[in-house]
Amino acid sequence: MGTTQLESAQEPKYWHLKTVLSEALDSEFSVGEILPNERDLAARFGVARATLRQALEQLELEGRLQRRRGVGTTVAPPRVGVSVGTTAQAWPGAADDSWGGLDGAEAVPPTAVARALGTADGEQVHTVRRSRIFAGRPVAAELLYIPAASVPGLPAIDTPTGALRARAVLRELQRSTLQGQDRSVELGSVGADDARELDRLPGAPVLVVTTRFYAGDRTAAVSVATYRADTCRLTFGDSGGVEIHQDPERHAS
Amino acid sequence: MGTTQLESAQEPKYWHLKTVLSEALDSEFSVGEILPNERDLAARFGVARATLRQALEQLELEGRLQRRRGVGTTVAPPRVGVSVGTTAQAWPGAADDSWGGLDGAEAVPPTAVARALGTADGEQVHTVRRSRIFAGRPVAAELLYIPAASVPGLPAIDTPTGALRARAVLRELQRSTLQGQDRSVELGSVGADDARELDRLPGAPVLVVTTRFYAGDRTAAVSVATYRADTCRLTFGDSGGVEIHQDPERHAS
DNA sequence: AAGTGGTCTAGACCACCGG
DNA sequence: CGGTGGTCTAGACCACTTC
Repeated sequence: MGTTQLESAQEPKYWHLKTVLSEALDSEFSVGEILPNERDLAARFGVARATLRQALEQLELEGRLQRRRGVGTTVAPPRVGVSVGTTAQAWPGAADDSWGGLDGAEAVPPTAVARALGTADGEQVHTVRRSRIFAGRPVAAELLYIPAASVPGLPAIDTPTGALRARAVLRELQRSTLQGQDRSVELGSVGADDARELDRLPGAPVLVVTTRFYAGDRTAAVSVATYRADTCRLTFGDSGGVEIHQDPERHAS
Repeated sequence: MGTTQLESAQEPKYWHLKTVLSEALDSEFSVGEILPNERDLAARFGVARATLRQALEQLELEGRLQRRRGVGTTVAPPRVGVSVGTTAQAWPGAADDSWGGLDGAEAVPPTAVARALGTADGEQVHTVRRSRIFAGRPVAAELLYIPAASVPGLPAIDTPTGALRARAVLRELQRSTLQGQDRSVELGSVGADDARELDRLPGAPVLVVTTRFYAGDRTAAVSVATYRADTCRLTFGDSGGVEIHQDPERHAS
């Protein structure tokens, strides 16, 4: 029995469902409100739960919904505009309170990073982990790689790991003259490690921002930051910038 | 790629499967090679097809695989680094051969865009559609909004739509002095319209780059570009930049 | 026509959260 | 404990591409 027969040509059910739900979210729900549970929703629309879930997944990907196991599905607030521009915010070691959870250590970087840093394969570098907080919520997890050559004046460190060590490395890095940076953004999925830090399940989509800091013709440090793709909009504005809150789906018609 | 029996606490099957497949891709397959079909793969790993598909979806999201209905699943080439920096490439109207498929028209922009442009609600603006080509493949679809005030010297246009009209608008826009731009990047899913242009199915993940061009304190134009998230890595380098080809999954261990 | 990935179903059980 | 979303199954049919 075809429910709505006139329309849809051969549009997939989950796609049509997503559209219907999206419109309902705009008109009948407010931010933070809890939706009916998946089994009820599926029954109401006359589809299998898996199909309903496919629609919800899309909406979550677009930042419209937030789902939490054991709790329910809620209407998500608009995406947060997070600056990753050439601001003091993003500069490692700069005075800055939007980053937290500092932790330092020493480790062998992935070969791709080692090549960019110009370090020998298997050579240890300083690493600093930190997480970016916005409105009380973690939005990003960053891993900085700093070769020993970039922090020549680093005093003897007695703590092998921890926030103290991280702060010492950052302080010393800041003293060296960072002259510029290359950045790239791509889609990734969060690993088990960062997942906990970002309060998401493994596999959740993230925007991976890879930054190469250079001083002279040398790469002074490499940062790999993973931003929650569902809640973040990365802004690269040179100035404050006007907000253009666009629905991430559909751009023409 | 045998059925390794490593115990995994309570790691989901699809997650473990993804890891196994990922390693197999690195060691036993080369770019462009076709994988066995989903039914065979599922049988080989002793899981349901839906579970196998969940793993493949993740790998496709990370740009490791490419799936085409009616054809099969192939190993994807590394992501393409697409420059969206302050280069002549990205400047609308600049001499530039990486954009194609020009089409111009006049339309009422979405309210969010209209607010940024400072045009009245319901006021028509010039629009230019174009698609970005890289290595023969479409990687992005862009929609430019240009208010009439930004192209005062625009000659009378007899063609209501088409490439000619688009070129005329871009040429005139280029004559005005664009002074800067704000940019933001977020995750979205491609609509039915752009999907065809990007050779993807509707709902495929895209990186939505919203750019506001301004001249003086006025917004001269707004561009909404959707890049294929599976095949693209957006680069913002001020210089050419060193390639850091990082596996988009897992960044620490 | 044969083979591929894409959609959909109707169930089941599990992990997590709250009272 | 009950309710939520997360995982998984074993099937079915469809849309598309290729031969």
